[in-house]
Parts: sequence; C-alpha cells; structure tokens
Amino acid sequence: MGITANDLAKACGVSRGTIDRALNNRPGINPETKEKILNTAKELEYKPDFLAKSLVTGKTMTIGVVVFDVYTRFFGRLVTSIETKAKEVGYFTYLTLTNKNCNEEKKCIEHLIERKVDGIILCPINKGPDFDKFLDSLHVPVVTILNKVNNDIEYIGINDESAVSEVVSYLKNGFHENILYVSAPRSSKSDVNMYAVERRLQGFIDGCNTSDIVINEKNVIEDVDYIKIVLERMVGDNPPSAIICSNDIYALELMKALKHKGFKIPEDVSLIGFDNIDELDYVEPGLTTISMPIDQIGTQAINALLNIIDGEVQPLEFILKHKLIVRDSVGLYDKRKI
Amino acid sequence: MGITANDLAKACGVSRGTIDRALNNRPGINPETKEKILNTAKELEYKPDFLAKSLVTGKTMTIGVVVFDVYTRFFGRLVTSIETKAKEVGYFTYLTLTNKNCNEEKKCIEHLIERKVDGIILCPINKGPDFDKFLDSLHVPVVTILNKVNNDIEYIGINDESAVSEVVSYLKNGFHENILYVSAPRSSKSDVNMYAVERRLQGFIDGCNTSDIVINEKNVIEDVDYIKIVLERMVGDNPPSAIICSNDIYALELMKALKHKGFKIPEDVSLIGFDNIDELDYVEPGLTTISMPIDQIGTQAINALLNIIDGEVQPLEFILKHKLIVRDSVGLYDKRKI
DNA sequence: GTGAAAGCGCTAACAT
DNA sequence: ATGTTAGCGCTTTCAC
Repeated sequence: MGITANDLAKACGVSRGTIDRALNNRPGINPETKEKILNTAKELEYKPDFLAKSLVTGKTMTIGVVVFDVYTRFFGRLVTSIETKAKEVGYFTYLTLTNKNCNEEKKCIEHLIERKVDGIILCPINKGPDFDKFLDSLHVPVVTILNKVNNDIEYIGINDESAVSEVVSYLKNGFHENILYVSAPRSSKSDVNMYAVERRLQGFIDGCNTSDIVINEKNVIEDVDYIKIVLERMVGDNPPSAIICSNDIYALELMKALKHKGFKIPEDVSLIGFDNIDELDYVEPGLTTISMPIDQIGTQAINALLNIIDGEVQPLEFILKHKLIVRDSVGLYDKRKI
Repeated sequence: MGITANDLAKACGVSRGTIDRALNNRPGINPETKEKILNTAKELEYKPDFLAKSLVTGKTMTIGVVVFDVYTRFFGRLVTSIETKAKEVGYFTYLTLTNKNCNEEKKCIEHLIERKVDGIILCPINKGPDFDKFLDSLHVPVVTILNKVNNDIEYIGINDESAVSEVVSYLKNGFHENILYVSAPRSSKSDVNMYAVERRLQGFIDGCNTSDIVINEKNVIEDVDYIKIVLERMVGDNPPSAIICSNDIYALELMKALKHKGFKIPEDVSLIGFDNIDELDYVEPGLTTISMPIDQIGTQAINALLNIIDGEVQPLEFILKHKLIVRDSVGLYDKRKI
C-alpha cells in the first residue's frame, strides 16, 4: 500500500539505518544525506508505521480512557479535556465506554491492554478485592478519577464529602433546619462502585452534625421514585424548607415536578444540585449547585499518568477544588412562617 | 512484560504454529492438544499482542473518528452510538477532536492513518479540491457525516433543506407570514465546511417560495450579534411573528434574551430551533425543533464503513429521517392584532 | 496433525 | 558517517 523505510532506502541508495537516523533526528549522519532523504521521503509520501515502531519500542504513545459514556455533557467535557491535553503532549486517546456495566468495564480494560496502551485513565464502576487484583495484574499505570477504587491506585477528584457538608452549613446560615437529601440509590447493586455517591451522602450527615441539625433516616431519600416521595413530603407534616440532590439531573427533574405542582422555588422550598452541568444555563430559576473543575481533572489525569510512566513522583491522591455556584434556587428560611 | 506465544509454545512443548492454530480456532489440530494449550494459556495469563497481529495482517480492527468535540451533547451522543456499535461488531474506536480547526482536522486524519485505522468516520470542517485530493490520497475508506465534502465520498446525514422547508410551511399553516431566519454565520471563514448551515438556509428560502411568503435579505440574520439585531427588530416596524434558528443553542440564547426583555413566547413571537438537543428537556416554554436521529447516524456510519471495507454495496448518500418535535414555543398568529 | 522458516516495518546494537 | 544484523510477536506457507 504505502512506501516503507526499506523502499526509501533503495530509492536513496542508502541503508535502512541511515534512513532511520534521518527520519528520527538521530545523531551521526551527514546533513546533506539527511536532507536528501527527508526530501525524497516527502516526495514519495512516506508515512511511518507506528504499529511497527511500537512493536519494537514497546511504547504506543497511546493512553486508554475508560468512562461510563460520553452521552452526558459531564463526561463529554472530561473526555474533551483529556484528548486535548493528551494530544498536546504527543499522546493519543483510545476511548472505551462501559455504560456503567461492570463486565463491560473489564472488557474495555482488557481490550486496551491488548492494544498495549501506555496507561489508562479510569472512571471505575467496579470495586472490591477482585477488581484490585485485576488492576494490579495489568502491569500498566492506571489513574482513577471521580470514583476511587482503593488507596493504592492514583486517584484524582474532588472532596465530595466536604462539598456537601459546606452546602449544609450554607443552608444553615440561611436558617434552614429541615433539609432533605436526595441521593442516587447505592444499595441496588452491591458490586458497583458508588464512591462519589457515598461520599456525598456522608458529607450531608457530617454537615448536619457540625451544623447542629438533627436528622434521622427520613431526611435521606434514596429511591428511584424520589420525585413522588418528595412531593408527598411537601404536602405532609413538617415539609422540608430545602432539598439537596446528589446530582443536578435529579435536581432538575425535581424542579420540573415541583413547579408543575405549583411550588415556587425558592419561596416554597430551596433546591441545590451537584455537578454544575451545562444544562443549568437555560433553566429558571437558576439552580445553585457545586461545580467540579472538570477540565482540570482531565488535565491532571494525563499529568499523573505521564509522571507514573516517566517514573516521577506522583501523589496517590490529588484533590481539586470544588466551588459553590450560587444562583437563585436557595432563599432564606422565613422563621415567621412557623 | 507479558507471556508471548513463544513462551506458551515452550511451556506446552509444541511449536508456535500449533499455538496459533489453537488460539485462533484454525483447522488441523488435535482437540486434545488444543485444549491443553488453551488451558495453559489461561493459566499463564497469556494476552495476544494486537499490534504484532496487525503488523502482519494489515488490519487493526480499529476505526478512527474525527469530530469537532465531544463537549456538546450532540457529538457526545453521536460518539457514544459509534463506539457502542463499533464494539458490537468487534471494532475499536480511535477518537480525535478537531475543535473546528481545519489544520487540526488534517493532523487528526494523518495521525489516524499512521495508526493504520481500517476506516475513518469524519464530520468534516474542511472542504474544497485540496481536501478532496487529501482524502483521496489516504487509501482508507472514509464516511462523512453531517457535513458533506463532495459527491464521491460516502455521506450520511439528514435532509437539512427539506427539514427547514417543512418548518416554514408549518408556520404558514399557523398564519405566520413574517418570519425571521437566524443562521450561524457562513461567510467568515470561506475555507470552512458549512454544508449543513447552508442547506438549512436554502431550506428556508425554498420553503418561503413554496409557501408564497415574500422575503428579502432582511429576513435572514447571519451575524454573531444576532440577539441584539433580533431584539431591535422586535421593537421596530413590522416585527416578526416567528423566528427560526439554524440550531437550538441560538434559539435558547434568543429565548433567554427575549424573556428577559419581557417578550412572551409564543404569545409575542414564536420560536423554532434545530437539533433537539437534550438541554431542551428542562426549558420553559418547551422549544419546538427538528430532531436528528443521532444514534442512527452513528450506527449507519459504522455499517457503511464496514460495507466499504468488505467490498459490499454502499450507497454514496444515506439520508435519514428528521422529525418535527412540537412543543410550546409556536403559536397561531393572531390576525386580529393587525 | 505438527514443525520450521520467512517476513510484516521498524529500532538498536554492533560493525565498518 | 554509514552499513549490517538481530529481533519485537505474530501469521502464513510449506514441509514433514
């Protein structure tokens, strides 16, 4: 199909070794022959074969990315930042999608290993000792993001726990004391990695403790039917004055339902999300939420991987700053109402 | 690092050839030796090296994807559907992002060629004879999506033209005659592929003709400052009763600005977008728009590529069905107002 | 049914 | 400064 280095050698009347020196800026070559080779290479449209190169060097200059999907804008931005940064430092990106399926994830990783990627950036859905062993057996650097697998594998993310905890104290400062926390369900599949979801819930509990807010199991809703449950609570005794959702999509769905039922936000109830997804730009009232430094997470994941590949120091945990984005969905709780 | 087929051969006391027959279900092998080899392969955690395999077979079982970004949810969904379908048929996905930069795009394609991908799915930003020649010189099947490069390269998309044209007649049925069309600007960079944008604008013009709506250049706004211009028109003589935007983002931005200025949608003006992006789910009033079968586009792109690779028949143009999504942003034009 | 050997396109170590 | 050679891990052809 294409011209090989061998063909080039013949065309230039030199040996393959010389061709290699010319093409790869290696020392020990006459500048004239080098120029001649480079010219005929361009002329003949010589394209190097990375596969063959990789076979001998053992490096593919490719990093594998394993995420749930790129369907949501969140991962879209993440993958964009990873691809951009990777290209910047001369690496390629191999994208594989797990669709939050544990078996798929293992397959993705195995595929990447077969393709001899130099490293893997993983947003894991698996967890547990078997998975630890599996990752350990790869003999390829892995950096986990957003969900943590264990304390031995590099992890880059935010402090989900203190983020929610801060939200609670923010609400407390607005005199809210009856707060509902809506969490993505954890328990359904016990083998699934729910690190971030768990940390966020823990942050709620801790935040209530430090803010002297008394809670019980009724303050946490962890059910796919959360909308129905919340709406019931709103018309029951002692309705909540504020609701925190473990992610923005839940908050948006809830906002839609609440508005539909005639509740005003934030007058009747305050609402807070998590993630600061881009959809929020066009929603009214503006949803107060926590923003993740997505681009930084992508960039740092590449940095970490390169550090490990190059044998440089890399902290096991790299925690980036989150930020409370204040919009219009939280109000002061009016004590006189009581 | 890992076990090779050679190591396996030694461990089993057979030759490499036999190993190969066992591993790849090739005929001419004793079932017993085969089983023995398969077992020790598992035991030793043998992982085949795709790179080496590709070097000799000439096929990488990988398809390259070149899109603007995965930052927007539109491409996110597209890439998800491509990756899913590709994996289904045993292919890998190599994702490269152009950021709508013509030079980047060429680099992306060249990179993919160096990596010996078996085919490329391309949402092009380049166009013109030079690019035609460039693509032709690749000697690798290319399928273009959404933007067309030329009539010789496979293309998969929708009929943008008739989609907008149908919107016009839909508005005409609602008695709208003074319609504004807001287009993404075409002229700024003449080397940029604006196929879809151009087709949509043409659809507006054609639609007005068939619907007996008289238009002139004032009916088309093609300016980055479209918001300012539209708002001026709204308070000027003969304000439009309906506005069509060439994409949903423009429509959403416009909706935000109109609402902010106190205009009611659709009472004061009707608004229509294009693309049916997911952001629309949480916007009020619901935006009437055209939906693209994104998943089908991805799936068909893979199909087309495989057809070409396998030497099967593949139509040069594969047009999928669009759909008018009616929500709440279009009303009947009240003639009595006049 | 199995083994031996050549070669895919490249790099790297050793000669000259 | 240039040429030669031996692999990287695999498939494939041809012997036996």
